[in-house]
Amino acid sequence: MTQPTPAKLREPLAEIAACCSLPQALETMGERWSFMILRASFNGLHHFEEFLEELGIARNILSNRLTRLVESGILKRAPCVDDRRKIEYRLTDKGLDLLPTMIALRQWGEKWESGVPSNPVLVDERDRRAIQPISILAHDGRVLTHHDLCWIDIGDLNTGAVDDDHEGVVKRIATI
Amino acid sequence: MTQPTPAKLREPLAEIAACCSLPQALETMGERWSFMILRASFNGLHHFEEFLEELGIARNILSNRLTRLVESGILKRAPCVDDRRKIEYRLTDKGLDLLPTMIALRQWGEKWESGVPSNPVLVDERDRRAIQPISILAHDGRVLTHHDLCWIDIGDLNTGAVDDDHEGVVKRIATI
DNA sequence: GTTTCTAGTTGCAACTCGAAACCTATTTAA
DNA sequence: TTAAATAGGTTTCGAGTTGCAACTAGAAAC
Repeated sequence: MTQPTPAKLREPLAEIAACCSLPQALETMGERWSFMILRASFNGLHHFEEFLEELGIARNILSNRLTRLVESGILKRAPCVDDRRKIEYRLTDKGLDLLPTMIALRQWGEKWESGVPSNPVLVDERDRRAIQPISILAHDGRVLTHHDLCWIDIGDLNTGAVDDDHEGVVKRIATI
Repeated sequence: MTQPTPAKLREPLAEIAACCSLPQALETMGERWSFMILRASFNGLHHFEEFLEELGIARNILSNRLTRLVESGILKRAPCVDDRRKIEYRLTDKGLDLLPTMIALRQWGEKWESGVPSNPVLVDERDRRAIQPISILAHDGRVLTHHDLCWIDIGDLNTGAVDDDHEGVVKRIATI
C-alpha cells in the first residue's frame, strides 16, 4: 500500500542542510514573534497577559509560540505559588544564551535601520560604559571580517597546541 | 469617503516597539528563508537557480524574498555582462554586516541544538585557528552576561571621560 | 454563589506558502 | 534561421498559518 503523496508541506529547515546548525536554530527562533517574546522575557515579563499586552499579539498565536518555546527548552513553565491561576514563563540557560544573538541583531538594526543609536543604551552595570559592538574575534582578540574567514575541515584545525608533526588529526574544537 | 475597514492584518513588528531596533531588524530578517538566503550568499551563491537548487525553496517564494532583500538593501541586483539572461545577487555592506548575528545564531545552534560542533569549522584564515564564541564584551574586553547589563539614559552614559560629579541618575528600565 | 481574573481553545476570514504550469527574454544547437 | 534550452520570473490554486472575536475551565475575590 503505497501512499499517493507523503504530503509533507513546510519541510523543516533543519533537513535542508544537516551539516550546519543555523537551519536548526532557525527552526525554533525563525518563527514570527519568537524573538519578540524572547526580548520581552529578557525585559522581565513572565505572564501570558503581560506578553499579550506588551506585544499586541493574538491570544492563540501567543499560546502556540509559548508552547513551542517551552517544548524547545528556551522557556520553562512554572505555576505561581501565590496565585495558582498564573503561570510563570522564565528563560532557561538555553534561552539566556540567545542574548548575544539578540543584541547583535539589535545593534545591526540600530546601525542600518533606525540610523540613530537608541535610547536607553545597554551598558556594563559595573562602570556604566557602553558595551562593545558584537563582533567576530580571532583567538587573540583581533576583530575579523568575512575576508578573514574560511572554512576548514575539523581535522585540519590548528588548536594552538604543539602538533607540528601531524597536521589534521585534531578531534575536538576549542571554541564551542 | 471612509473605507469600511483598513484591513491591515499583519501589522509590522517595527510599529510594536518603536524605541527598539530589534523589531525593525526582524521586519526583514525575521521572514522564513531570509537567513537561509543570506547564508547561501555568504557561501558564494549569486544566481536565482543556484539558490533554488541549494535551498529547495519554491520559485515564487524565492523571487519574493530576493525582491524584499534587495528592497531593504541587504542584497543588490546586477545584470551579468557575459550572459544578459542572468542576474547577480550580491551582499551589500548592510548585508555583510549581518555576519556576526548569523554566526552567533549558528554557534547557539551548535551548542544547544545539534550538540556537536559542525564540520567544517569557521577559522581565522591567517592562523587557521577557530574563532571565539560570539559574546557580549565590556569596553575593557570582559565577557558580560545578562546579570552584568542594564539600560541607562544616553545622557548618563560614562564615556570614559572624568565625570564623578553626577551619579545615581541611572534609570534601570529593564534587566536584559 | 456570583463575579472576576488567568490562560487557554474554537471558529471563521484573511493571508502566506508550496508545487506546478505558464511567460518573456536571451543564448545555444541544428 | 528556426528550434530548443536556459534564466528569472509571474500566475494559479490547494493547503497551512495568522489574526480577531467569542467561548471555556479553573482559581480567586467579593
